[in-house]
Amino acid sequence: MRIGELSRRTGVAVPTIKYYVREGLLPAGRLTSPNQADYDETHERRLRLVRGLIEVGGLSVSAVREVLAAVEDTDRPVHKVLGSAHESLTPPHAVGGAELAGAREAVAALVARRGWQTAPDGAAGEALAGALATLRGLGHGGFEEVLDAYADACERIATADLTYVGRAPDVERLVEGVVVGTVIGDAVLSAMRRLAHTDASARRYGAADD
Amino acid sequence: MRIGELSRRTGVAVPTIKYYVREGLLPAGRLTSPNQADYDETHERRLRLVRGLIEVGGLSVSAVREVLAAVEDTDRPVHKVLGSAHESLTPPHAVGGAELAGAREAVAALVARRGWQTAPDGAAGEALAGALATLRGLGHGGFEEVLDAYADACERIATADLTYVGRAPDVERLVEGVVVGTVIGDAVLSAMRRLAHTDASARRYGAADD
DNA sequence: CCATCATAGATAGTCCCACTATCAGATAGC
DNA sequence: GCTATCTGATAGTGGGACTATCTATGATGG
Repeated sequence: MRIGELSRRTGVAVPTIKYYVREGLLPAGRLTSPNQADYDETHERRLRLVRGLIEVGGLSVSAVREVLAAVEDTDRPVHKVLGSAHESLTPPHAVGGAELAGAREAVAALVARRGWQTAPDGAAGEALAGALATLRGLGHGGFEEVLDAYADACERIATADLTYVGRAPDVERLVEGVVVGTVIGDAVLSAMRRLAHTDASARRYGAADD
Repeated sequence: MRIGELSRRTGVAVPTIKYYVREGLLPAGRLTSPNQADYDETHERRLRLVRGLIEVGGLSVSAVREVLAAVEDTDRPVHKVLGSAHESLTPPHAVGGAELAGAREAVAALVARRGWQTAPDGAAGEALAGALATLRGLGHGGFEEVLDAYADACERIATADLTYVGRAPDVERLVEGVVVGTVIGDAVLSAMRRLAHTDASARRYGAADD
């Protein structure tokens, strides 16, 4: 198909598609003449993925580029690819402050307590420590008391995610599943948590009138 | 204290503080003379909250303004205040597409199935529907099979959140707890989910070497 | 009392990001 | 031939979050 149809099918403007090609988010079409290029379903699929990551996942263009780079090289061992895809999916949280050291300890303690086989000083652990440090700085350090309930929930979710993702027919789909599951899954989880909040709050504070 | 000390204590640059005052995120200091104003701990607390919402929560300045407006008027019934705080915390997801209708039905079915007392067409429900529609468009509609595992986890988390937040000494703290819990809690949950993923993935795909 | 410093308030500027517009030259398809 | 569409390139736009500069004024310390 030509770029116009690709645009029509995905709802992405033609100049935007060209922009994504320039930015390396999308491979260029196969040139059939100096001013005609052919795009196929892989382009369409990739373009939908890019839009999903940007719109629903809230990723920046450069973050998408990094993630896709990890998806790309399927030569490396699977868990390495997953790992780097995962790392680049975790936004860097440059949160400083006096509380950070204590928060890091809390993270390490949590990881040890749960017996998680993961490095507490990776991107995810740092992000968690940053969030906890912020909570402490806001006088909400007591929030950490419910951390184990969160951990229970996360174990449950991770198991469900793996179950879904494990059904992938090949490595490429597997990695794509991880990316989608992580990014869009975050959005799903966040939205659903709000629904559950509303429900729990309605039960507790009795909003029977509306 | 004067603006310089407020800046030193919070690590926020003086012009940025002024900018926040202009934008209505922070009340102005009490003028003691035409060119001197006095700031107290409430300013410091608010400023830390603003920074947390922006840095860790990833909220925009205008989103912070909306949220704070909801926090502000504590005259209204508690559950209304919580509701509007909550609504303004949910980013609008303008995801269109053919899949949206089906995704909305899936959300409604989920809400009915779980017996949640919440409107499936509120901001959170729409966000969830948008995410599900995106998944469908990416060929990951099968993800919806694990939705109930997510729902289990969310119920657990919501209960924990309510437990924490219910300890607030007054209405203002309660609402602030909801805001912080929702926004920073999202970051906590997202980071922790990644940790759990790494663990689950290590167990499954055996990354004993690193 | 005077030099130096910090401050309020106002306005303008900067930087980055994600697009979007406009062109020139070249087909595609009728 | 004629018109719609395309490639590839460059320049421009609009929004967001600060940041710099300036003036007039007052605080502070020797």
